[in-house]
Amino acid sequence: MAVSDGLSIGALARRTGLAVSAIRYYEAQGLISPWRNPGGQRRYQRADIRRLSFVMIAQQFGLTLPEIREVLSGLPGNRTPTPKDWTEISKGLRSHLDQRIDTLIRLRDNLDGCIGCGCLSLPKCALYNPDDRAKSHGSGPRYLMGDAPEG
Amino acid sequence: MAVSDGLSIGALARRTGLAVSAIRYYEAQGLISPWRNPGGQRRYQRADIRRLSFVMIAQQFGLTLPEIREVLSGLPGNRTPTPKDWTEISKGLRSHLDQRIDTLIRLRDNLDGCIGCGCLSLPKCALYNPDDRAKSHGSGPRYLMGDAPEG
DNA sequence: GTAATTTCTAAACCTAACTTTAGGTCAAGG
DNA sequence: CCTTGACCTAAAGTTAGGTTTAGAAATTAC
Repeated sequence: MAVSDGLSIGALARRTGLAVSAIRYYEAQGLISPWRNPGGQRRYQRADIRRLSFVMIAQQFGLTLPEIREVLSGLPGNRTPTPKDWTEISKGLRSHLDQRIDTLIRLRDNLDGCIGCGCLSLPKCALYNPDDRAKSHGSGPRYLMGDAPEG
Repeated sequence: MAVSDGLSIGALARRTGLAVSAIRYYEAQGLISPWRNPGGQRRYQRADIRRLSFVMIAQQFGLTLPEIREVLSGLPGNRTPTPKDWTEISKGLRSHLDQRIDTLIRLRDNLDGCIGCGCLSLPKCALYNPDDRAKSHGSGPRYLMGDAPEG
């Protein structure tokens, strides 16, 4: 298979470290769009290695796949990020990350104030601030309501 | 229903803000153990309000339900944490939290070094350090391997 | 030319942490 | 007594991010 024919899914998997099944899954999620060879097999551009690398890095920053898709689709022509695009994108990631760190630090400060307090009274306790979830992206609704406790 | 008869599951739900179904689920996970009234309905102690409050707070710190069960079962007589127990437990939570914060800060430092770099070359890029996951508790294996890229 | 890999699709399965549903029982109010 | 609301169990459904499986077709290797 000549270089100009593009990469097979297995080759792309080896290059990125992703499982073949994951790459197919990302396609289903609209993160990557290969073409097909005459036999119906997926073929990828070399730039797709970088595209998937970007996906993996963004995941580490806590972005969900739909969020990543949105970032990628914001690029002109929906292209894989160039080094220049990356500079812009990474500024966005930075503020995303800053927020997560701030949340955790506030939680830690509250914990420090609470060590030894022992109240554990939800509406009074600073530790239970449901708007301030440290849990990045848990699944399923956890809804809540207020009522007077007395622990 | 007299106070000494204990709380019904609905009353406990109102007190904690949890859904009734969530409380039953926690019981299935071994986090709480009500007794039954003659009619077979669950009845809870008042201390269980605090027990569930503890569960909710620990969740915010990123502990899984099995981890929380372990912390609670480490208490003498598997009792609901007293204020004194809480002091000990919260020291453990603090180091848990410190680790998460450190991870995110390291990720941020790497990002700062990378803004404008644009390499996105996985084995070379400090941003892609799979051992250093910011994602708290994602599901499913994401295994990886190294191979020379050229993005 | 044939055997061994890869790849294909579709659908089912996985974890965590719950919720929803279905069909039935219990408890409280009038 | 009768109705309404709270409660019961067991099983299935939900979300995210994938993996696994099955059976068939394409490619590659010898």
